[in-house]
Amino acid sequence: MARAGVTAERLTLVAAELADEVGLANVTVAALARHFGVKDASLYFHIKNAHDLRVRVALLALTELADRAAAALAGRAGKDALVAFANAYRDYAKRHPGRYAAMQIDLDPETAAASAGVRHAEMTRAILRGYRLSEPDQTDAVRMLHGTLHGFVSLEKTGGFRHTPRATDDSWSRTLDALDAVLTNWPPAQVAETETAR
Amino acid sequence: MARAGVTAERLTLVAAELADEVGLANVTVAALARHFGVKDASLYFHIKNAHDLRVRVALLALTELADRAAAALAGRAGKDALVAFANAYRDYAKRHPGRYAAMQIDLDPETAAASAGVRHAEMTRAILRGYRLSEPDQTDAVRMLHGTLHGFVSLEKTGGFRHTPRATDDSWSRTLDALDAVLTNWPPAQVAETETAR
DNA sequence: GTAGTAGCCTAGCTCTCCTAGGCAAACGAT
DNA sequence: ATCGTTTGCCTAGGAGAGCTAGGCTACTAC
Repeated sequence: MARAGVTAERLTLVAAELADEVGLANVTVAALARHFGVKDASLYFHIKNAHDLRVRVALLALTELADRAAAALAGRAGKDALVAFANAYRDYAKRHPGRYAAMQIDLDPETAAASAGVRHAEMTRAILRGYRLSEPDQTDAVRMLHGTLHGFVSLEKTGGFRHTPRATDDSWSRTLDALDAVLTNWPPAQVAETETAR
Repeated sequence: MARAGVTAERLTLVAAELADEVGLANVTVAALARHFGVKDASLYFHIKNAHDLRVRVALLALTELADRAAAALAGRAGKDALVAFANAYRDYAKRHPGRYAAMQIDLDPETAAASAGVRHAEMTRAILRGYRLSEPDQTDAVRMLHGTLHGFVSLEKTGGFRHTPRATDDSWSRTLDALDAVLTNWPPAQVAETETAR
């Protein structure tokens, strides 16, 4: 009875690969155990429960993406940085749909604060430094930027753009142009704040 | 043995309400059956399977949202229309998190084509008519707009903005200002198209 | 070498999804 | 009114997922 040598790290990595292949929803404790030639009950020695497993995948993905984004960002500024960051983001989501899906599960505040998610926020702010925005505009721009990237990639993945023939690559490129334009010329606050709700 | 009077419509509606209360993932066939005081097996007379149930919720949500957006859009144009549409979208997502989540599951092409999703696309295009964009810019703008709204709302819901104190309502308002600005002054195509990748 | 811990096991419970086959209530036609 | 026929619900049961309790064994530290 040789030991399989399962660790939480290996478990997480295989779970992430499995997620990319068959979808996050199909990453079950049982499937993972089969993959390691081990009984499912044995995995509970390494992970707390199925949700914990997914959270670990999410944290792995956040770190991986932060690393890639940081690499893409190195030595760039302005629109160049924006495009590099955005492409790293979209690229990762396309290459690793399961991990990207895991990134969307909401972590509890402490976990989120300790995650690589903060690096994402820092990098986004760093990009915006090239556009010379001061608070609170900067926060608003961070949120819009992050939202736009995520929204575009997310809709592209779920086939939301399928109905129109135009290549999504081109729309992506133009969306980045538009983001650059609006960040360069960030509009001043209109009328009253907090007056948006119907 | 009085009959419970279950129909696919009532089933879908209760499932949608349940989804808003306890999350889409917890909308199980068994829970739904309990809600109707009926055995779970009985529901398979009305729905094909659990996935079919979720799809029905998604279609319901798409229709409901399209109705609200259409009402909000009535008699408005330009930025006014943009803001009304966007607020209807965000409002619905906040009020009906479960239904909104259901809207994100990807439908197969035929189902999607027959859904109220096409009304969403039409309305988005209608809004853009006020900004006088011609193809293919219009398609790009539709995608960016849709992506930005979805992305912002989605990140807000999963707590992605939690770490910064600024009110999301204000960021939302400024994001709409920014969208209006960039649509008003849509930047011309930069350099070469399809040159975005890595 | 022996104690303790780490890693895996079996057994077994609950829950969900889903199929097969049965029975009774509602309804339409005679 | 009654006699099918359909419609709506039932029981029974299997497969698979999540998880717990408790036991055995291999490694590790001393």
